[in-house]
Amino acid sequence: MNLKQLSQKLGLSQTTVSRALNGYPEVNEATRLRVERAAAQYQYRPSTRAKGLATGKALAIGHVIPISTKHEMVNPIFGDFIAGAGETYARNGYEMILSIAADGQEEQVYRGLKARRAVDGVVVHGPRLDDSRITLLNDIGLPFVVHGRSSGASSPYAWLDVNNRHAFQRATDFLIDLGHTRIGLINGMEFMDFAHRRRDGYTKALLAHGIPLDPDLMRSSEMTEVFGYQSTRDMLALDNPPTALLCASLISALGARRAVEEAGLVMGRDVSIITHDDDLSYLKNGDDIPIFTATRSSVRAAGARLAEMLLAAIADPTLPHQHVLLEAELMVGRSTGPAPRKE
Amino acid sequence: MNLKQLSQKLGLSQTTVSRALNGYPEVNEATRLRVERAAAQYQYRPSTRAKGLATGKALAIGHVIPISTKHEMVNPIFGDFIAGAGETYARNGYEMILSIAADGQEEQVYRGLKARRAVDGVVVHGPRLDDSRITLLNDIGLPFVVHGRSSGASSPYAWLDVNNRHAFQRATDFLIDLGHTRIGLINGMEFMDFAHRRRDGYTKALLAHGIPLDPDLMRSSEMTEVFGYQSTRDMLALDNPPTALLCASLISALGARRAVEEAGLVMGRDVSIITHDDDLSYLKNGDDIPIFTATRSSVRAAGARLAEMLLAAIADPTLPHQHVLLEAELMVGRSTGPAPRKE
DNA sequence: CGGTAAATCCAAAGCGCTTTGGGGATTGTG
DNA sequence: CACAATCCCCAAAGCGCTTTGGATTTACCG
Repeated sequence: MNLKQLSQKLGLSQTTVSRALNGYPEVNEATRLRVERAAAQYQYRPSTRAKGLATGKALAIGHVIPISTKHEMVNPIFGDFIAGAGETYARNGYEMILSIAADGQEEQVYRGLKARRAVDGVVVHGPRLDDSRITLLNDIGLPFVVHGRSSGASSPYAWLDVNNRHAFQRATDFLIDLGHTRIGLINGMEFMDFAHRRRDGYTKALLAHGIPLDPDLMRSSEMTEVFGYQSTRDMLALDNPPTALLCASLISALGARRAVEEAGLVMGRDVSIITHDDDLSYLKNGDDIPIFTATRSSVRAAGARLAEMLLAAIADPTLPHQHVLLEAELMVGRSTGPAPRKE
Repeated sequence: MNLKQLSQKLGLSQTTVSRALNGYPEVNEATRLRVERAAAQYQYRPSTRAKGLATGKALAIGHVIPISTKHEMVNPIFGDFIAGAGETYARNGYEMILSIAADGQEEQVYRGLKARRAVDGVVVHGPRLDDSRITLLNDIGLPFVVHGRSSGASSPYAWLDVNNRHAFQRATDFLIDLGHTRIGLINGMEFMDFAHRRRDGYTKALLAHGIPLDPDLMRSSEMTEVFGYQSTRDMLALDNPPTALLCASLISALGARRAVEEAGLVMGRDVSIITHDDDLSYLKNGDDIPIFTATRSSVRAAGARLAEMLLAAIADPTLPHQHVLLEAELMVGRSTGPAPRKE
């Protein structure tokens, strides 16, 4: 069923039917009702393609998901983020289109989306320090919002980010207050902006309390369970091992716990662990009492909010760039406790 | 840059340029080269929307991801699956469009995609027993392939599935051979086809060895870490606790391990664990030696393969339905060992 | 050299929608 | 009752592409 057929069935012109369906005022209320009823009855929905062609808009938003070629890793927060954003798109009549891009071919992917006029805007995932995509997108004139920030980026942009620096500073303070001075950091890759900021917060807290940094206690890589395990195992084997660990993700924290227990130690007594928690649907940090003490911020909520920002920016391009900084919640769980006394 | 502008720049008609770019024979080879060079130079890419309108195809594939309203859970395998499929689409000039659908509104979403003519076909995720979507899609005439199978479905369909029954039967046999007779099953929700089949395999193996089923040892829910933990804790508290566990996912296996260790037991000695492993990029089952003994099957590879099946079916609708059954690999890790002697 | 076939290219229609620029019918006003 | 202002509705153009049905040129042959 297309517009023409529907209008013939109703004995109206395509113009009138189109207007009725799109809420224009120059159509009789009775007629509109009649049209809407018929549209529902025949399950008529305007073709997105045709509508897009006619209006000059794509009625679609692009998400380009980066895949590191090294580990072929897909960011595990992706599903939940999409779930949040998707709802917003659907409610506003937008489609969500996904492209995957291995390292290095991201520019091509964005240019392709623009040239094919496939999307009205994109969400930039996983921003790095001084991320070149920001300049690129500004150059080619494709509206975008960034999930996170990019320290050092020269051109302006809209973003939504968790206050990673503050979260990790606070988490570190929390451990220091418990008496810990040997605190390890199991971070994400530090060319990623969020990881960089987290390290900043960690560093700042330590230095503020006169605790020297120890390179042996700072590791960074992709946030897998195995990486959390290996890092922890290695650190625990040091002459002067850490009594507390800061993890960048629940997944690496699980690995850390494995190493702690394998070493015959007890989490929360011998080794305290704090992790960041993206509140993923399939990986909840315990039920009522959190397993891990954690800095929590819902990635799904971020997705929904960011989608709204992007749609608003597309609807009115004159709007100034929005900046949203979310504070992570510090949830105290059972993985932290006072530093063990030295004997 | 659009076709018209490009053709004017070249002093050719739109027809000729279009044909040159699409590889039709009625254009001089020299002209084609000239056109292609110009297209590259000006970064011309045909508008997907316009092309779709003209050809009557959407040039897009839909993925509808189900979200259980109960736990708002997004399937964690989703990211990796998409990564596999996305590559295939990109290579063939298709866009991938995503819709999310809460329980119960899935039919609306599929009908919407069809009515808007937004996609040429869809991938059905997470099929349930006698899944109504299969009939629906056959009815409305939207090409599709299923990731998994649907026992009891009346209409025919194309699918790609892991041999879940055989995998779990083999895993159970493996445990029985090690001397275990009290074997727990921590399954996914059993209205999901894969979970149903896994239970089947488990049951069949036990009965074949004359081991009676014990409802206390069979649990099923969404495969979270917390569920794995609670199930294991509860089972270990039984008068006659299990000495081995079968988990439906690596994530619930992590929870199971937590409960085992919390009970002061050692995995692989006191309690053996076998899990299914989807080989997710962010949740590898250890490095060289697997942490868990596992039945492994890459979900990413499944995504790539399934995408190819769908594109083939769309290109030639007369093709018979393809059925692909993948065998999971049994990887022996450190989580299994002989059943402890009774004292 | 006339005629035919093959090789190249083009003008225009059409995909399904929105939107511009009217135009007839109805209503209100003096 | 005449006229203007509203209300409703419509025909047709246009979005960027593909494709049909020629038209023109070139090549070849007897």
